[in-house]
Amino acid sequence: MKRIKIKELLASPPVGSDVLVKGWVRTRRGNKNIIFIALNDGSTIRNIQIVAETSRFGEDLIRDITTGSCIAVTGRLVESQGQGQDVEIAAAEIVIYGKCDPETYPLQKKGHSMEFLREIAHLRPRTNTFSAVLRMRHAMSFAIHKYFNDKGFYYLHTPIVTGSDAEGAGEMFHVTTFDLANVPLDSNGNPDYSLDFFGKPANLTVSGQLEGELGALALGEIYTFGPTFRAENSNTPRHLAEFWMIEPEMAFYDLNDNMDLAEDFIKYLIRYALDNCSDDLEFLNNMIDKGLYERLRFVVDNEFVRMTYTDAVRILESSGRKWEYPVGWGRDLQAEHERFLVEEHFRKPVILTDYPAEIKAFYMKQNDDGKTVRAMDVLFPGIGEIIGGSQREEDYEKLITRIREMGLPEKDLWWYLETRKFGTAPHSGFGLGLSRLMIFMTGMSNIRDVIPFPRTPKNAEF
RNA sequence: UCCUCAGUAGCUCAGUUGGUUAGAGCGGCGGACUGUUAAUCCGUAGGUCGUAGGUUCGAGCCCUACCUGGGGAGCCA
Repeated sequence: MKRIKIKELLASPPVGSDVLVKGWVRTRRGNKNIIFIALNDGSTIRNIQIVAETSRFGEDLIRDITTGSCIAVTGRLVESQGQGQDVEIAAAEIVIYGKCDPETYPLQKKGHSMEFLREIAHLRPRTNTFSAVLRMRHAMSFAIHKYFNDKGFYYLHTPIVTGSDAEGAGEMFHVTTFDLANVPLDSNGNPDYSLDFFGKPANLTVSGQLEGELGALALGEIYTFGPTFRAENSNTPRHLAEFWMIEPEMAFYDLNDNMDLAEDFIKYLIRYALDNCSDDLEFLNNMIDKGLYERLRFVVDNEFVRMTYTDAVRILESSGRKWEYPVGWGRDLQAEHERFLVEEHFRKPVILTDYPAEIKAFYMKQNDDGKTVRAMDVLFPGIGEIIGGSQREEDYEKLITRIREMGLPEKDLWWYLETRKFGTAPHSGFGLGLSRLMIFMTGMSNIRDVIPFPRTPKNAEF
């Protein structure tokens, strides 16, 4: 008999027919005559109830059906006599694939703390919460590809190993084949990178944006979607050393087009989750965050506020609030300022634009005022900046002047600069952190709990 | 990295002013129950009190350092 997945089984239950299901035992209840098994195969958060009369099966077999064990069950799908489920399987045959010692298996029927589950990341996908989160993470990844594909964007694979540290987006991880206990030195006593694998210093990427721009200036509209790495010593519930990022980059988009895309994109993803992840969302709404549904709908139903940095500073200055960090034009906004705007003043997502050039990256398009650049930050309740982007500076002279002002290594960026020399075009793009999106989509409070195997300072287990 | 809180049974926690033999719930194990729903009921085992020093007649409790984790901040996505 062919195995049927529990998701499929419950979607249109073939009551009266014999079925074969395989999965992991969540709980077992019962007495000496009859036992009830809640079986889960990961295809859905919902379990199928298996009913087994002990007289039909050996005592040894029944004893080995414990929480966490893996079994295959053949039996008739029948309407349930009990409350709580519509159908159940009257077991005719049970095969135990994998026993699970109840004395040492760390997952129990009762709930566990997120901190404890993080220590057993190899087993936590077997919990309701993590299976729901991981299914949703998949759904979001798929929806991201679907959204861009449907819009005619091309998925560009930007490199993970990079020879440039041009963007300065953070500390980088070095990539080398040197024996670190015996690094070849040059005549000045510095590492002789000409002898290293790439013949020059190499790092893990902190962003695919610069290469993404190269793609956009040929293919029109592209997006990247891959892992990035930051060696920052950041210990917060919103930072990872390895995380996934989506970076669309579009030729002929100005900042308004960019904002329109960002807002439409994020609303599409939320709508996709509401339409396709209802079981998992319902579980998360009930067990993790009672306000989850409401918040998702709220974002879908409301236009994002759009305003300039300068106006935002004015609002903050006249708010009458006492700030821990001072507010003033030219200073970067702190978490407390962003939270005030999003969570108290406007009470909806906010896109701030036109930041002072001094606090933004070199590649952002310079405004005519000589002070600000065409940047945009999308601020969300609870997580702060979920998207950061800008229109890019397409003018060669302005760009190279800025690079020199900031003391960046101009010769490492020759390829980036050449796109401004040869058929330059106005273009824009932004970056969205997948895990930050997942925090918002699931109601989870720590970024380490929305990725299967988090990498953080002092932690690369699993 | 800074600030702050915490670390006691497999898990979640209590533990009085420093004082005899460190407790509970859940989970596990044994038993009872003919349909359970985080089943219920009875019984039972389970501890180097994060690590290393120190103070004291005496430390789970006080002091110091370190480790690990949570929250907040910085950096950022």
